[in-house]
Amino acid sequence: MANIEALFDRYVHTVIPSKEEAVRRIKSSQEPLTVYLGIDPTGPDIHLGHSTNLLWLREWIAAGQRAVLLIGDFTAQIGDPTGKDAARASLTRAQVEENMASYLDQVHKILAPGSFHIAYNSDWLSPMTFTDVVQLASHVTVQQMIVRDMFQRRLEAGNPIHLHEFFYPLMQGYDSVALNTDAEVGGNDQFFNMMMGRELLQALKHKDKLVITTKLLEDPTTGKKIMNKSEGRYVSLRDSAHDMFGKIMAMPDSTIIPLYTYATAAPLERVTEAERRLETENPKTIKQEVAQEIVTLYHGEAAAQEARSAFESVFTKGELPKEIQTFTHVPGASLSEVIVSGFGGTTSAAKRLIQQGAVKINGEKITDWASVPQLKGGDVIQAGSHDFRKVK
RNA sequence: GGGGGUGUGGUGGAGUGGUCAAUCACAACAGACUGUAAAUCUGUCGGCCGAUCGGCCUACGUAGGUUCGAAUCCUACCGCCCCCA
Repeated sequence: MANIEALFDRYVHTVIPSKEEAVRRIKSSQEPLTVYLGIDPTGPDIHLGHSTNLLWLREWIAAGQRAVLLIGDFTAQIGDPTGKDAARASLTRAQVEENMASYLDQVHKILAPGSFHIAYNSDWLSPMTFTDVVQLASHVTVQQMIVRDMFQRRLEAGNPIHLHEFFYPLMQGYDSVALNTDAEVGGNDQFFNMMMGRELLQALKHKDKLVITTKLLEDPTTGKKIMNKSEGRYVSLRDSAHDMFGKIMAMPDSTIIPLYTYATAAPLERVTEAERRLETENPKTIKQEVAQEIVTLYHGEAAAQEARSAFESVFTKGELPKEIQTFTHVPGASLSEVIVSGFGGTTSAAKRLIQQGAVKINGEKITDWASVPQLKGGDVIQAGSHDFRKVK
């Protein structure tokens, strides 16, 4: 059996009640322990921030324990208030189902299909009656709910807190009860919800579950999350090898080590080594290494290597990318119209780009948006530093 | 039930009758620089049209009204916040 102690070192932030207790329980149990990870299919993407949980789960499974992936198909329709200062819009059933399918595909990139179980919380949350809900709610006080910093913030700012947002932790907590689980894992931002589950499980089944929180991907210099879904800045596990590589390279240098540590499975010695190398070497080299490591995880070694050399040729050496999206050129169209049909966006935006000198045709800068370029198949249009289109 | 507030662009937040497509900050985008970035500097940042200049349309919770003219005044409605009951 794998080293149980090491299980709580790398990706883990906190263990409740304690790491020692968790280790003790695993070792003393005849049966494998069950841990679950809950994810709400609220969007089509799982991002690198979630991958920490999955990587940890992979180790847990390798250590001979049981894992359940809990798909929050019910809770996704309510919306989690965590980290948000405004209530989130609810999703329709159809959206949720679409996202669910996409999630599983992404999870399978890290956890082998069949190595874990899958559960859906609509199985037990849907059939609950109002009576059930009231009874469940009686275990929790309003004071307990509003101590959450995010609720506090809204209270102070005078922003609305909708009553149904209180149900979210309750429902998520009930998942623990329904699964009758030994442990739950989740990002550190889910601490409150997970503790709610711990309390409910204690109250209803007198069971004491472990709460394992994982480290969040944060930029140590700013303290901000590296993956920010609401701002649209994140690396999706479904991104192509090229996109993934490029996005990682575009991250601030200060995020190199967090990414290396929490978003890859590379041996820790390599990470410490990288930390040392950062002091003397060009950080670019190390970031490339991390990017390659991450891309390999999702696309395999060959694709990662390819993405790396493509990146080097385009950005470092300024060459054209090998594969460029094509578009159909309408003869006689002005340059601004060409940009709109090739890259999308509004006419005004296209004109701006052109006037700012961001547009090149076959490497030649053109600043007159009204000019009518004579384009032929294979001509390459560039808008901005890394956006290329080819004439079909 | 009563009273007092408030609602502006992706966000925060100015603006209280014309010079407002709306100060400013953040975010975003482009350019320079670079190591791909970050930081910094410069520019852009509702849409559409016309060669810089300019013109038109849409927009300041919703619907009406007053006015030559309204984000700004009035009325109703809707949402939200606070206080009293």
